[in-house]
Amino acid sequence: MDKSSGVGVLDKAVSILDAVAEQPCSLADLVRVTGLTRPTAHRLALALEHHLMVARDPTGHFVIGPAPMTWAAAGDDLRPRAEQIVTELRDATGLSAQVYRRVGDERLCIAAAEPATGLRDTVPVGSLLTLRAGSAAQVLVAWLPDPEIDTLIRGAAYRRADLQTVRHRGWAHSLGQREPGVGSLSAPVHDSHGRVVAAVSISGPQDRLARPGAAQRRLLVDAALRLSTRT
Amino acid sequence: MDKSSGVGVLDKAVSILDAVAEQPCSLADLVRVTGLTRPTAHRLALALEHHLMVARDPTGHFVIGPAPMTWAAAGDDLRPRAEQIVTELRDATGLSAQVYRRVGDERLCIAAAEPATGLRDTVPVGSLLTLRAGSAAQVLVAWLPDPEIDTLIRGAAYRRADLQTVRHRGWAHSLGQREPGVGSLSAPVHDSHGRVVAAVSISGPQDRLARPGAAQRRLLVDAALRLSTRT
DNA sequence: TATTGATGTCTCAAATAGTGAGATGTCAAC
DNA sequence: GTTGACATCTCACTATTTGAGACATCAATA
Repeated sequence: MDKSSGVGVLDKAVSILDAVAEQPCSLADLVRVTGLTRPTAHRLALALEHHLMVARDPTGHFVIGPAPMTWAAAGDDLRPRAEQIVTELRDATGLSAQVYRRVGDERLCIAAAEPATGLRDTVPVGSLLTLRAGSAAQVLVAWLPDPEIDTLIRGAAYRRADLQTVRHRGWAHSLGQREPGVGSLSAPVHDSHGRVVAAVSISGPQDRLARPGAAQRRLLVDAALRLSTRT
Repeated sequence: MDKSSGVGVLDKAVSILDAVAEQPCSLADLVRVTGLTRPTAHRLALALEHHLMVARDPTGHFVIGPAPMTWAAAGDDLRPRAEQIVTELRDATGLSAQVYRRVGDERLCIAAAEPATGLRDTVPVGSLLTLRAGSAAQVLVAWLPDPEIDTLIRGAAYRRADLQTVRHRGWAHSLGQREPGVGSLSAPVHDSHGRVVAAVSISGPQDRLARPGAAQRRLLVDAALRLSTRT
């Protein structure tokens, strides 16, 4: 899956970043985890440090630096408002709330809030989840052009008819599709051209979302509308 | 300042990421902004895309991909709680709230919330701000070893005596240090070893923070305590 | 409708950067 | 005091990367 990109130095640098994202790494750890030779790992780690992609913690271990967050945050004007809205939605519903954007045939969680107590679904910000299962996936796929739907729907846990229902109702519902025992409800976020650019979701134990009530649906759709652009 | 790291391919890749973080870029834009030759820009952009560091938007423009967010989010277990706490602090005080971590001689904003209306201080998540001015800077520097304080304090808008006051009071206050007209108040976040790992701040118009009241200080210190680890 | 220029993509000979064995220094464990 | 693990550095050699040029596509223009 994660084969060479054709630029060897970048491949090696990314293997270091992946290792460091997993947990803080000494140089020896980097050598062990990435399989790079010691001078190569050292040189590349210093270069990544120069570019603020990694940093050193007080024990000298490499950790992720500020550059990834700076890049991730730049230009995504949806995220700040998304974070506010998932918090409000979590408080209003008592369920976990997330916002996802589509990335290829996956979805990226760009904001998340979960209840402090009780049984709950945890989706960390930065997670990449499948676009072939779950209500958020259906929302992100439903309004795509047919050829893209054709590609994405292969092996999906939902069908074309489900996507039609999503377009009709303006929200999607799923039970146990992405993860057993978890239910979710999602609605689309539109940009000023009316395109779907994100999905707002609530998720939690299946019994809490077996039959979404009008109140839950309204809170969700309202949240999605508030996230949509009005320019 | 941003000179070569010694690994040319990485330098070039980062120049592409910086360009794309600024705004979505066509290949032609990348060539123009980075000064790279067209085939080089093309090859490196495809390699970055392969590693999910960039992606293509519907118009074919390069945008930041999910990998930076995934890396930034990984292993930073403070951030999810930080986001919740800045929202609560913003609501309780009516002022902007942020959480910062130290990175070298700068500070990175890892969570932020600002009031919806009125005059307010805006600090986007992902921003790198100076460690030589502002109350958060004083909090992040105050508990460092003396040699590090010696280095950082050169050219700083605060003095060693200010840092002693911060250690004594457990919070820092500044007016117009980082930006004219803006006041701020900050408190330290400790890890389970008692080390300062972040700063919680409130900021806003100088007149709102000219003389922080006991209520404001308590809300701030409480927020910082709730963020501190209890393991 | 044909032409032109800009853009994106690809190839491969030549050029250059990057690699890694080995040396050196530091430090904790024994 | 010794030893082994680790981090850092050098530079001859190797492999990767580069970019000129070719080709395809497409929108703008005459």
